[in-house]
Amino acid sequence: MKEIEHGFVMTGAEPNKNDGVENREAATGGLDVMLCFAIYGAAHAFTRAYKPLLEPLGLTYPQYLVMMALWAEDGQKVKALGDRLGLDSGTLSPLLKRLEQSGLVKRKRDAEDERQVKITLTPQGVELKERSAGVMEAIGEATGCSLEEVGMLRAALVGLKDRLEGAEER
Amino acid sequence: MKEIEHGFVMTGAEPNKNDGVENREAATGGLDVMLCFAIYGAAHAFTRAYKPLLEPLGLTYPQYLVMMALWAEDGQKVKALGDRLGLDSGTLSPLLKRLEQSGLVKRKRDAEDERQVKITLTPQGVELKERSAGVMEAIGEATGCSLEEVGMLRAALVGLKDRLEGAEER
DNA sequence: CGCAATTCAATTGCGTGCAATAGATTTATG
DNA sequence: CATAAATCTATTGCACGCAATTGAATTGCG
Repeated sequence: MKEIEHGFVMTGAEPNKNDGVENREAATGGLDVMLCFAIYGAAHAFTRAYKPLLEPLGLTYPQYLVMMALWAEDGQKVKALGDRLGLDSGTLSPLLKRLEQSGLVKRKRDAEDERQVKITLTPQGVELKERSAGVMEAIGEATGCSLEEVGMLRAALVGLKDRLEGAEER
Repeated sequence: MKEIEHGFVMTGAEPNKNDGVENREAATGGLDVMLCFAIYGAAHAFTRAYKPLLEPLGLTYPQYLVMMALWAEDGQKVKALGDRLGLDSGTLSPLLKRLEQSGLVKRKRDAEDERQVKITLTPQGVELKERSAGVMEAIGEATGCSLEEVGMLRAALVGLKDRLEGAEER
């Protein structure tokens, strides 16, 4: 138990602790690593926090995101859902199949364009919206963030995501 | 295409757009949903950004995190790695097996406590640290964040994660 | 019109994440 | 000391997440 305090970048070490590394690149690199690890951890923490709330509804967290997209706009195509959620058909196809087996949505080939599949909420799918009302509230409480904090954090993360995705294409 | 502008919380809709909902809970709920979705998206964006950088090294992103933990402190037990990375044995056991098959680490039962398994870097595992030097730098560039931004974001996310995890246990 | 290129959903394969369980070992308790 | 409780790793099963491929349908181009 002697080497617990070693300044490992992924723990809560302070940004300015750069043991023996003096060039700027390595220092910033350490910070960015900490950032990506913080996001990694926060994302998992969110999923874990949602899990017990969604379990009574019979939904996983990604399924909940899909249902929210459909509650906002019913009858979307798989492609549109994928664009909005950042998921491809390899993820959505089996997920939607499970939602269909749960009786929450219906999948139907579009008559006008047979390539597309339209996802429609069943009455049970619509009804689930009310039953899920408490979920957002509970999560909001668990975050313990002010509205300003949430807004700023969200904006920063969206900007970060856009820059990361923009960098790929160059 | 008439209902594209519907205020769906997961898109870039402004926080103050609360169509017909006047109670505070629902408004904060919407914001928190946007926050968790922003984190979800940013986390995936990070993973995607790392992927092409780590591919030449033969590592996935979680494997890279494990290797970083070992570069910081070699010879850690599986439990210690799990605590640090927030992963359990169900994730780490197969991951470490793959790292061993790649020749980067060795797994050995601890002689003093046969329940524990000690993970040690092979010479190739040690050598990979140098070859991965450019990864952090490239990611740092892709984020396009100032050091202050990164530090603040990271602190906010760590705090958020702690609060979410603390809320579970109550 | 006819054929190539594109678009879209589904499938396959692999690697996480995590709950639940199993198996072995160590520690605690009577 | 013996037995129960706790600890630790591995395994199983399920659900993503994504690259790559397939197959069907549509669009574009000559």
